[in-house]
Amino acid sequence: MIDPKALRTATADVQANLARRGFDFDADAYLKLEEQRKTLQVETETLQSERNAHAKRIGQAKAKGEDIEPLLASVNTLGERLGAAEEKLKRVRQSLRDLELGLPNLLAADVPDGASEDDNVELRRWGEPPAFDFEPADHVAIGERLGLLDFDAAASMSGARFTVMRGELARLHRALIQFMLDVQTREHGYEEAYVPYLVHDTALLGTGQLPKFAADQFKTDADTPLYLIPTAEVPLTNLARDAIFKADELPQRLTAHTPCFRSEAGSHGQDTRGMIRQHQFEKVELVQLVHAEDSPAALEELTGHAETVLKRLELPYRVVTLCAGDTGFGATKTYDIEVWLPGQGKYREISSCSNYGDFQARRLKARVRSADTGKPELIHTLNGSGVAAGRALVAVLENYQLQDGGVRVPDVLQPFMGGVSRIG
RNA sequence: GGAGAGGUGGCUGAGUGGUCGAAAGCGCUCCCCUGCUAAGGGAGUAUACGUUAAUAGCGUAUCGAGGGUUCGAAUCCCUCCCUCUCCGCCA
Repeated sequence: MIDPKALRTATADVQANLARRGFDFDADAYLKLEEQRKTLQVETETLQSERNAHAKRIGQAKAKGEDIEPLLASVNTLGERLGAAEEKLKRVRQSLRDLELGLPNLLAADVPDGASEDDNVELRRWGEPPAFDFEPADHVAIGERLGLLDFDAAASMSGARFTVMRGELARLHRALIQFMLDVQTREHGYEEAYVPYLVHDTALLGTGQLPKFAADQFKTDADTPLYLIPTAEVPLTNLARDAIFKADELPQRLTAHTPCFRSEAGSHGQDTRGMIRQHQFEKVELVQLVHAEDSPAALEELTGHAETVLKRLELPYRVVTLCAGDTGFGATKTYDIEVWLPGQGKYREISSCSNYGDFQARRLKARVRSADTGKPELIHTLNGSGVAAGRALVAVLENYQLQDGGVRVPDVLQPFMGGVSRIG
């Protein structure tokens, strides 16, 4: 959520900022509701104060054994008036909250203008796309040729957007995950966590997937439904829920390997071939909980942590700054890392690293006690993929493919593969 | 799944309808005393919102969450979430 104070006092600025995303914030409707809220709150609190005073007087009278009938008579309409005021206030508050939960985050000042991914700005490139003296195949052809990637089997048991990996390919996938976790925990100071894959709606509300993106989530059919996590960002960031950290407990760096589940509603027809867009995929996630003033630097750092993985794997990539229109709902600023895929002849997203500012922290009540004032202040949260394992596997297959149909195993993965240096 | 107990402030733990945002202890902060250390004395110590120049006052809310009863609820009733004990089942 955006700071309600900012919504109230800097309404025009908020409106202009959100307009950069192409989001139309109805400021008049908001301010009107806010005005009602104020009036009703004062009215309600006055009546509550009156009720409390009466109740106290009755209590004192009763203690002294005095007759309380006249006092009871004096409050007989108060309860009704208070109830009505409270009811109205509750409704207005709910409307305000609904409105606030639907607002995307304010963009950082240095986010470039633009409407779609075509306007994203390339920041840097690393590595050279490999030159093949044959026509490079895509990962689907490579995997099926090896007999280790089976989309048909997956489709027969689960439908579209699932896959089955077998043998050395499944092992390579696991090796990627182990390698990434080792890099992030041993070299970058992240603490590894094992977390639930099913969470309450409140957890998704805290990180911003709900209420707006309910259609993207898988949900169990129970009396109190649970949601399959779309990313480990959800359980990891929820570790900060209701916390008031001591100043020296930040920053916190957390990582977890989890499966991720996405319904991919609204992406019919996109990336239907292969493993690029699946209902289920594995990812190593990076989350940082930091002091507010440190978050811009932390974003640069976290992005670098994801890049390290690709450098070690010797996979060519580029980093782009997402433009205003392409930046996600809760982010103030996002860098996408795109890896080179020879089979497609283009760079494709393999990691998305975002600074959420206080957007999630406000929903989660994640705070830190200020060293200066001693008062609790909202922390800033960041997250990024470090990196997506399924897509990393695709990148390895396509960049390391050999003319004979085999695939070379990247040097850094061989220790995780029992020394195996090629598949097929 | 069955039976029972319980969720109170940073922690332990009192409080079964009235002046309770909440005893007491621990911890923490500040001050005093003590020639070090240890011990002792005093004061303070939740969060959010509203009002405000104010992180001063004052008001409101919060004792797992949401409803209800009542002039008045931490305390009574209902629903849900969670924890613990015993039994069953189970990787």
